[in-house]
Amino acid sequence: MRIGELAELAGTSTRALRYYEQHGLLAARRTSNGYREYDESDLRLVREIRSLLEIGFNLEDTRPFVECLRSGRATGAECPGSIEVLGRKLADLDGCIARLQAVRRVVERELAHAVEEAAELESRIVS
Amino acid sequence: MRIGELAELAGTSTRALRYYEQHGLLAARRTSNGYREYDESDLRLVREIRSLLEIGFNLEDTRPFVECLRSGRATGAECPGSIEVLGRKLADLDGCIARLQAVRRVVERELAHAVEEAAELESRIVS
DNA sequence: ACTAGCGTTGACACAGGCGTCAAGGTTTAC
DNA sequence: GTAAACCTTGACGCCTGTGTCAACGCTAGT
Repeated sequence: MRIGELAELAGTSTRALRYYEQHGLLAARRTSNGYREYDESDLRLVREIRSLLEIGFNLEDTRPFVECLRSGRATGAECPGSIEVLGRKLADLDGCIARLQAVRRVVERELAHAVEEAAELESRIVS
Repeated sequence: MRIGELAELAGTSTRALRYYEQHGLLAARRTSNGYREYDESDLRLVREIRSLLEIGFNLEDTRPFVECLRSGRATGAECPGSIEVLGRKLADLDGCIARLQAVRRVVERELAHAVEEAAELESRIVS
């Protein structure tokens, strides 16, 4: 299949597919007229990339998964490189969540305080 | 005080201060030679901006706080605009935390599954 | 008078994953 | 034969808060 069809099937754009190729994640054969030619295995690669990007991985992080799939494995996650990325991401997520929760507490406290102050101002105006 | 001193006291750079001014968050008087001249109230403004940026607010979000302080209030948070931003941010944070926790569960499951698969592969090689 | 260290404005650079346009070649359908 | 709908590469734009450099002016100390 050609790039437009692959993009459609994978739910993305031709621009994105060329971008992945430019970064070594996708390799296309070329037909005699220079058009890129893809098959089902490429569709699986792109779907793997897309689903990882969707949950917040960056392109570089998807590389081990792509290579894992290309090496013939059934899933992209079962290779050491992928497992390492997953572990790192889990730790990243925990750190990120903890930071956001700390910020949430700060904002919540600030909000409660501000509302209180504002109410006090209001009551002084009314009285 | 001049811009370098203010930057130092506020723990930021002259570049950042000029940027805030460019976006209408900071207004400097000018001395006869064209130098910006600041006072203590400007320092408080900059500190407010910095602390909000640090917890993940963007510059636009700091505007109500700055205007609140400039209107003579004791804190930047006690004006309606600031309170509204705080409320929005709290909701944003909740949404963000929930999404990250959902992603965390996905990654955790994926990781457990991948490790299991890898172990199975390993055992098959050993046996 | 000269240097060091401040200040001024203007402008480019970055990160990341594309969107989008330009200028052209190919193929297909009518 | 020509228009529509593909494809190609190349390159700029975006967004955000600065870092950094250029080229220049002011001021203080020696």
